[in-house]
Amino acid sequence: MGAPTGPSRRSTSSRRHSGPDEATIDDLHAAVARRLERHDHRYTRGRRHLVETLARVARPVTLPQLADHADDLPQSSAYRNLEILERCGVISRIAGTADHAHFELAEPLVDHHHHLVCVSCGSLQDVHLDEAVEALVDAELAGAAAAAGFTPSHHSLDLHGFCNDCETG
Amino acid sequence: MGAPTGPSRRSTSSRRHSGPDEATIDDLHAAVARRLERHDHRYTRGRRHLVETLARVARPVTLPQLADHADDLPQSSAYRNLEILERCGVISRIAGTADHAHFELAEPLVDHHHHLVCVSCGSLQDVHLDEAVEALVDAELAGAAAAAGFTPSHHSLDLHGFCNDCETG
DNA sequence: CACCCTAGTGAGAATGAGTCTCATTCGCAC
DNA sequence: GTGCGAATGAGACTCATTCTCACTAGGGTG
Repeated sequence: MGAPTGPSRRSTSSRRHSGPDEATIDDLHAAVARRLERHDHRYTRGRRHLVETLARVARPVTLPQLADHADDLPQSSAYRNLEILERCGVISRIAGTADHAHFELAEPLVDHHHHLVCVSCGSLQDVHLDEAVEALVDAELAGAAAAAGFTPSHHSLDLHGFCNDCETG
Repeated sequence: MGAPTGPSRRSTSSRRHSGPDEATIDDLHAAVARRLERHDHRYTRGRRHLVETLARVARPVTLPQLADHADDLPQSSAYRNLEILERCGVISRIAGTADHAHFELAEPLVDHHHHLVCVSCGSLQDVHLDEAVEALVDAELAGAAAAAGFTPSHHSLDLHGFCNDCETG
């Protein structure tokens, strides 16, 4: 729980927010392919396209935003593939107050992180917290969950407020 | 940020999850009326009905669930009033992966808390964390937000997993 | 009390994000 | 090359939520 050790954590670990370089992209594709295989799914061109675009933008995006960054992205295929990729643990869907859901690469493929959620425009950006704080939160939540008969899998922590654009605009 | 001091925190502070007694219900209505007045809205019968039902169930509920607990709740009015109550800071809307949004009384009117989110059935229940942990999280988030040019207002922390029903069922 | 005048109501229509259908195409195995 | 299940994509469809609009309620004002 929290920050599980994933297959993609090893190479060029210092770069986080800028788009991935070619070596890490290959690693990513390999990791995704493995996950799809495990679920008896093929890693087709369309799915590669989705994963590559998500890796490139490196922030949670909606489907329309995704379509802006990727040419020729048929809606029904995109939604279907996002769902399959989600079930295989490759991406995660973030449902907020915004009318569209946001999608990003799932946690074992990228570092454990949380989100700054703009209550004005609905945009999301990533934040990374200190590991000690994460551990403390996990421990605290685990205790509370046990008391409620709840079996935890992972936590999510959002900070709501105004992004730079909405604050100054 | 976190657990702001609200007008309803004073009386019978030891009861949290069981439905409110008559004294606290009166306090609640008074606090809600004040908030609505401040926004030039009336505290009508339908709105009282909503607030009272939300206080009674004392957990986040969807609109259909709300309708089960409250007779004669016209859909369009319910949605409209929930939106107005949300804008006045009386209730908060929790948009998750479930197909319906969940609604509950907003934070200054109830204690600061977080949610256990069942990834199987989409149900929600409340959890309360240690204040020291909350403070630490807030401090950590505030630092990260400042670095990103983000103006924070409040945080939300969800624990995802399986509720008692879905784990055993 | 009679009259306004605005906020609120609720039934039904409209919206639109997301899902489903189905005929076609792809890609791996043999 | 052939077979066959998985994948594709255009379009129909679903349904939670929002919008419209004619109507009602309720609180000032004279």
